[in-house]
Amino acid sequence: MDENTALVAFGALSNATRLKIVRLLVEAGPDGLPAGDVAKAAGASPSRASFHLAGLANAGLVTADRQARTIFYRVSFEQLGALMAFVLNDCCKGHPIVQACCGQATASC
Amino acid sequence: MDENTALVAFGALSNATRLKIVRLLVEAGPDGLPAGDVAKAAGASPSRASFHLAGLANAGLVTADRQARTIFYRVSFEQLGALMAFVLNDCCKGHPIVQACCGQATASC
DNA sequence: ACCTTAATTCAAGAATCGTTGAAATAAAAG
DNA sequence: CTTTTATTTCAACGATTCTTGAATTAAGGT
Repeated sequence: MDENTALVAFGALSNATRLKIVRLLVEAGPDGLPAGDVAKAAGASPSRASFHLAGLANAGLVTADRQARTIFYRVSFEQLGALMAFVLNDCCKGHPIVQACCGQATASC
Repeated sequence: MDENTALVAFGALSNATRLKIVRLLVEAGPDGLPAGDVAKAAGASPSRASFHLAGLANAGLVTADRQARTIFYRVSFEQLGALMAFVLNDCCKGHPIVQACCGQATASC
């Protein structure tokens, strides 16, 4: 992941509505969720949800595909993983403290 | 790490100058760098560097301590690690693809 | 064709963020 | 106590982002 992509991704994750959407899509699993369901579950108007989904898609953190009239959004674990790798390896030079936090959930983080 | 802290941290990392500062401080090692050196190395005016350092400090991503007239800034690997853990465990529920990206630098991320 | 549902786009205004340069604080030295 | 150095704070302005509601595109059913 290049730096500019990381900057856009960080920006995308820095908003409460968008972070909530990411979590919803993580919960939703591999089939994803229709935009309308995302809006409802996030407590946002359709246009607001669409705006934020577009931001996440622009950052590569979610993908969209249309099935008939409904557009399904899915989270991109690959891109989230790439962002993690960017922080760990590019930013932190693989620093052991940061590395340790990514091990088991039992780590002291 | 709670959600709000994570939001602030993501916002802090979403700016090119601030990300550059984080990298400088990672390079600088445990002694950190004086604010003036950060400004010079980042190619920013003192007030601009101070503004961005304050943003990073507010997010807990850097710490400051004064030694005589100069203020040394250090990166907080703990907070960066906590942010990684937040993404991995809170947001992604420990999803294996994300987990894999945090392993060795040889991972396919 | 017409209607309905799903979602996006647009425009306007509000809110937040970033930059600049000048002024203020902090600490030490002469 | 004045000066110098290090850094922050402040105010103004420009730029970006967010929200809202109305209009628009997209797709399918009647």
